[in-house]
Amino acid sequence: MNIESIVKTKLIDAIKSNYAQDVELKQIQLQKTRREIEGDITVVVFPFLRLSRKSPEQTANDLGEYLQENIEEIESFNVIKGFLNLVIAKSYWISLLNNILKDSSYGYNSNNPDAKTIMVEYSSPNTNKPLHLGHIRNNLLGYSVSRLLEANGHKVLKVNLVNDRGIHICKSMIAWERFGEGKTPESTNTKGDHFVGDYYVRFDKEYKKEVAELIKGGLSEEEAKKESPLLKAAQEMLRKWEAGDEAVVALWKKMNSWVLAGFDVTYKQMGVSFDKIYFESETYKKGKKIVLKGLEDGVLYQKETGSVWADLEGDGLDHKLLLRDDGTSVYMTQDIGTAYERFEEFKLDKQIYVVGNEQNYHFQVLSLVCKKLGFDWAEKINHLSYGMVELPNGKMKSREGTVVDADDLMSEMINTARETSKELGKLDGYSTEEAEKVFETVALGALKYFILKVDPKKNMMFNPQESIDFNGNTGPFIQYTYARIQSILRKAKDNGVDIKDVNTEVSLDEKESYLLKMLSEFPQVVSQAGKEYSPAMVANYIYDLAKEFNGFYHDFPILIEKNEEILNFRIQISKLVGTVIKNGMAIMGISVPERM
RNA sequence: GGUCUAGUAGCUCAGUUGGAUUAGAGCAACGGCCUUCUAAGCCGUAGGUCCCAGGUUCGAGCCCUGGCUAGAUCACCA
Repeated sequence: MNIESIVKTKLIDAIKSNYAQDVELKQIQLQKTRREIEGDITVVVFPFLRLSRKSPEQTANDLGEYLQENIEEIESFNVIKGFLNLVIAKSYWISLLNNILKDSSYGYNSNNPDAKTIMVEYSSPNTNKPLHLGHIRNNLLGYSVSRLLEANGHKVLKVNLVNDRGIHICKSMIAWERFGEGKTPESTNTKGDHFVGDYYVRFDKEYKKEVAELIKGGLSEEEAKKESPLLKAAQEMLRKWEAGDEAVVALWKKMNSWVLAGFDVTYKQMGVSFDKIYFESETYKKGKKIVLKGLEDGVLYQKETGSVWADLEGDGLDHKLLLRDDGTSVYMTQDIGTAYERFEEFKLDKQIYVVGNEQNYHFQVLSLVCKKLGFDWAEKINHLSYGMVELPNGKMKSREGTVVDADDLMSEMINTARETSKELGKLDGYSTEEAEKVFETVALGALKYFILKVDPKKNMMFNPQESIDFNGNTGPFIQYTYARIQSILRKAKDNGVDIKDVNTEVSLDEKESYLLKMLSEFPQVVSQAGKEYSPAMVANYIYDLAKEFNGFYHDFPILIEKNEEILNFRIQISKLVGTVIKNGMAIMGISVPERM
């Protein structure tokens, strides 16, 4: 039992003993004592005044005396403005340190009694163009939340639902057929997703030309957009694809394989992965049976023209189409079908969709319709809704050329990291290969941290003009702190320092015990972040820890310390900071270098 | 128009289920610190009507109501 729980239970006793009143565990508020005040844990006594019928000061004193008498670890207490500050014995913190030092996966809850099986769907790209910054946020979040849930002891299935069918890919196909001259990614030495994306852009260009011509010929803009022969060709191609036309399917397979090969490279660079990949071409018809069953059961209704709908007015929403007049499925129908299959196949306790907040409505409806259809898993569907990445001049628009390409961004970051590192010249002695590995680690650390430190729910701003920082509240700052620590540990080893358990009587400076307290909070941070699906909480904690460590590092000699007990303590606490940084960064999918 | 989300320093962001009349970081600006363990670091100065107005209570950046501003969404598209 940790010290907070002990204080809470004893506090209940204290109130009973002093005032003959009962309080529930939930009513007790503990908080960290503010740094400039002596103490470790603070009890907020205001809620108890009704029970004590005494002044805040008197109440705090009563409770403080009881707690000090009944809890061994409490050394003393003080009362300021009605806040009861408890001072925990240093030896408590040090033995805590000794315990967690033995645990290399400190912070991770490996035997969670509430472990669940959770599927996280993320990435879900369209196969007509390369990934951009918006996808980066999605991928990093999805991967990181998966790691976070694993850190909380859950079994996680990471899946990707690739949208490989539809009018968009047909547009690229038509453009390639017409203007491609038989070129391939190999023949042009282009990454497959970029190659296909170029034809998607080409389609749009030619399409606009056609529309302009048609308008000149006397059509309205609206008519022209519908009458464009190129668009009609794409629509015809989609029909052929759905009919299984061999030539079309072959072309479709070829172009998709180019794109997917390109995505694999990007995913690998980003460091994300999946346990299973679904393709919409295989799932897009799913859900129809379920919907028809729902119609039979009377929870859905059919219009005269044949289409099937869900009436959600009772939930304050509109009517939602589930099957078209011709009986084909829509997006929603497919999602119902795949969700059903996933819950059946994997016995999921939870399904999380990492999808932008522009689809909030969709997921609200999905959950409601599933509930209407009588599925008990309807409420196990979670939409991890994240905000848009905005540029200074607004949203990214691929047609206006304002997208920040994922591959470009990553390679630019690596270049910057390389330049910076060479300027600082700290990798002397590393082979080119080793050094390149570090540049990549740092570059991706900067990018990932930049994205993940922001609360997922919020929109975030990215300014391509000001490249992502490597100083201050950044990934490299944290990585640097880690590298410093590793340097100390290497030297300690070289010096033959004998590292052992810390003597519980060793005297600590304020900064040292503050660091210790911070370290003890790590598991709670991971747990809280897991509940809220927020890697940002981990990011902010790790940053604060690194910042605090750097202050300590600056003020206190470690290896030069003469007193062996203190030397030992400082090495040990440094080591633990390193472990926590490493474990915390791993949750964000960020690796840490031994040197930088 | 309906629904949802956000608004904290010049800029980018923190601020755990309401808690200490000193609301925090980083960047940018200015000033210090490398003959001592990695200066991608540390310390300091300056910078705020927490969008506005009410309300709830011992106590509000956080909760409620109304307004302002910005964004998203409301297809037989995906």
